[in-house]
Amino acid sequence: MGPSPTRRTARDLRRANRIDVLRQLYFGGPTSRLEIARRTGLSAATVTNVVADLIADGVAQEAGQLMSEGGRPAVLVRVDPAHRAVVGVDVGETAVKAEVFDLTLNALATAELPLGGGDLSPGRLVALVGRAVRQAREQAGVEIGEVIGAGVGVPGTVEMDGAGMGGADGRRDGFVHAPSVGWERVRLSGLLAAELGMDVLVDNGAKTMGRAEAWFGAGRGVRHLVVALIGTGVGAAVVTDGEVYRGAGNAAGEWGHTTVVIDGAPCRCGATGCLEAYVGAPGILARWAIASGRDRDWSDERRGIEEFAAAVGRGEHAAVAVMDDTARYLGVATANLINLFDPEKIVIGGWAGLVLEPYLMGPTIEETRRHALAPAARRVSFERCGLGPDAVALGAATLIVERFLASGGAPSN
Amino acid sequence: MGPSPTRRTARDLRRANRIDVLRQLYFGGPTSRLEIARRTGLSAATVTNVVADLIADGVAQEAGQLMSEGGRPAVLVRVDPAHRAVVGVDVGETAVKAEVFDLTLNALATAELPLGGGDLSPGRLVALVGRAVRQAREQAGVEIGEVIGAGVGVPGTVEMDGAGMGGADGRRDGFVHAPSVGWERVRLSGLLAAELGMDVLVDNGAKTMGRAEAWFGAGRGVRHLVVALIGTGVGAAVVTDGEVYRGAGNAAGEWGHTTVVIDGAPCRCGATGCLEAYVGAPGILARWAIASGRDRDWSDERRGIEEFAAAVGRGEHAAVAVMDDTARYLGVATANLINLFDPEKIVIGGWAGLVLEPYLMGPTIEETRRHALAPAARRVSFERCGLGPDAVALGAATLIVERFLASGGAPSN
DNA sequence: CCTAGTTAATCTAAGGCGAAAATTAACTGC
DNA sequence: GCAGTTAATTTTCGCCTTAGATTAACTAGG
Repeated sequence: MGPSPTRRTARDLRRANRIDVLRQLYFGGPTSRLEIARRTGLSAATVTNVVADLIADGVAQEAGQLMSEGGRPAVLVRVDPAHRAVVGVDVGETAVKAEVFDLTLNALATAELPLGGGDLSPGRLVALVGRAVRQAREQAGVEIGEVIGAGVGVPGTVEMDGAGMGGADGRRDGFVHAPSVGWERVRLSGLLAAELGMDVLVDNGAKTMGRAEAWFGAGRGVRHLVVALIGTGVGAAVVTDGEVYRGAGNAAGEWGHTTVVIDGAPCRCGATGCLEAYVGAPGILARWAIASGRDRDWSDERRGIEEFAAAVGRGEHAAVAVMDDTARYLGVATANLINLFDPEKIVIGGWAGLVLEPYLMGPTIEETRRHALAPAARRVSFERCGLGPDAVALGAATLIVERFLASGGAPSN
Repeated sequence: MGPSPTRRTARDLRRANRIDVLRQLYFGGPTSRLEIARRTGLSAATVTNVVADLIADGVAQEAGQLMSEGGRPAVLVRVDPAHRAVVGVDVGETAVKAEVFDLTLNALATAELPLGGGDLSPGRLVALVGRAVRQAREQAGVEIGEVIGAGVGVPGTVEMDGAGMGGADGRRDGFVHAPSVGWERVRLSGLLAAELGMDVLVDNGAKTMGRAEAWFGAGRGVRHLVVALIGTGVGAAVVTDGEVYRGAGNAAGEWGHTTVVIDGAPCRCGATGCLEAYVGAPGILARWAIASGRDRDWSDERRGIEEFAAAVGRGEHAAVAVMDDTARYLGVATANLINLFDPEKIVIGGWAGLVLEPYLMGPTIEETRRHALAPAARRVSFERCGLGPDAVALGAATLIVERFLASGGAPSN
């Protein structure tokens, strides 16, 4: 409610308009100057000036012309993809993947390194990420100086103290908690920045995936959406006005640990009755084991879920019953999301979610509509996630690009 | 992700600074010009100019001096409370309350009219609100021309189509749904604007109450909070960055209809197992009736809840057991709120919530901490609502004031 | 009483910015 | 080859903020 911290002097006005123009170029693709003027509401003269600055700084470039419609043909302007590069890192449960992108987030090169067994100390992870990023960078032929920064998606929660957390101003940074590997308040971004020699922004992997969907996937052009991710764990990224909802300390959206059954099954988080305990991959497999009376060994969860999906496809009673229950739990939990967040769209993703989606989507939607209030339920649509389960690195890279855009293309460089 | 629609030309810069200064004056109370400069980051010269404008327009006024600390004494500037008046209306389940406030939202006069029985057509309600507002206005001695507008809080849901819904730009308007009285898509704001002869903004009563708490109650200075309201119905207002979270169509925050028990008790919304069915006043009384084996007549819910509270106070077994269960349901549902929204603070309100709070707060918090994830649960604090159950009209009035502030004090008038 | 010191507020350039209007550029179509 | 049209740039102009100087209003100490 206090005064907004942006835009005071006339110089900031210029910067704000530069940001508007740059955003339009980035998300609107190649555009003529006059079209930019129409879309941003700025005058053609201002757009000319701002675009000239952007081109002089190397951020934008002219790219072809539009056919004339009876007058001077429009010259298209776009962001120069080769101006700078961006790194995205996906720290998964079993491997680290580093990806180098151009400025428009086309992938240039990828490197994946297994985590291996044993203790995962921050130091070992940092070294591993460093190796992966270096490999990818060399493969892409990108010098370190060309890289704006690296976004990193991690499986743990990334806590940020509310103060300097805001989105666009870029001071996003926090502590990583990952109880499964014994991490507590690890300042990963600092360690990685030193190792990589570039700016680093760290966020939760589910949230970066949500960002990727919002920018390039099923969420394009949608202001309010929820990306529901079902894998080993269960999570959600709530996107509001194009930004991931973070709450006071970036712990919002922990959908997997909302309670669906009071005094229900124990969850690895320590509580009972969490959604994750029922519809996370281990939860589904455990219920299938009980229902089918067979105690199989699922050391490989992914194969387990695929077998389960196949069993459902064959119409095996036990598997179908387990799937029905899964849809009911998911439907109730999804209805809660709708009642609380009122999104326009729900995107289903996560590796298990994608495997099971053909059998899961329909019944889940039905159950959802039974539990969500009418106006919101009527409005919402469901969609399969558009980018596949590998979008964590891409989403992490968007963190860097967003900061780049919010700075107006780092005019100070 | 598109370009922001505000601030283009140098003239808008002035308006933006005017808004900043006005906001500082409104929320920061009487302030010297130099202090305003420090807090807004503007130069002293600009503040002098802007404040001169505000005083010339009658929005602000000088109000006393600060003792000198060795130099020229600082002259305090504040918003002139008498510059304009604001109306707030609380359309309740049994009565309509109209309240006239000065610009700083001190109450000047109140008028309450019972709804009476029988059919509540939009026309009858509009006429009733008109009478109440006129009464309050006359009692306060306020001419219609002095009133900026009227904010109205209604018990139903107020649907807004995402498009022109944004907060600060003021075009907030929507359709009222109130199934209990047979209303569907009623454009109440238009009808009321015609009846009252002033601008009208309508919103859900729980949401306006949340606004009141955020501005003047337990949520002052807190960026992320949830106001949980327990009365006949159960609802929540989620406040993020000082603004009520609305989602795509203003249907967010329907906490009362999140499912806490799968295949649970039927709710008046048509679904089953809703939180409201358990911890709304009728739900509590129904459970008490079953537990105590006595089927009493609770035509007056409020008396019923008071009797129930007394029974708990006396330690009656059945009542205590029902209260324990209530706390468990509430705790689970509150933990879900925390996991999804990660607020700094949870404010408990609503008439039933306030009556039961002495017995309810402790156990609910305990149960909440059992179910919420550690980082968020550690951060959150609980508080009893600070304004009492009558804050709906006040919160509705803040809708109008917010628009006034966002316009920079309507300089075009 | 008077003067130096201090803080508040205002006044006075000076420079930057964007909008509107005029101008130039680059086409099409007859 | 000339009118018509659309795109982009240049020119002119008014507005805004800031920095710095100035004025205002006080305190404190001799």
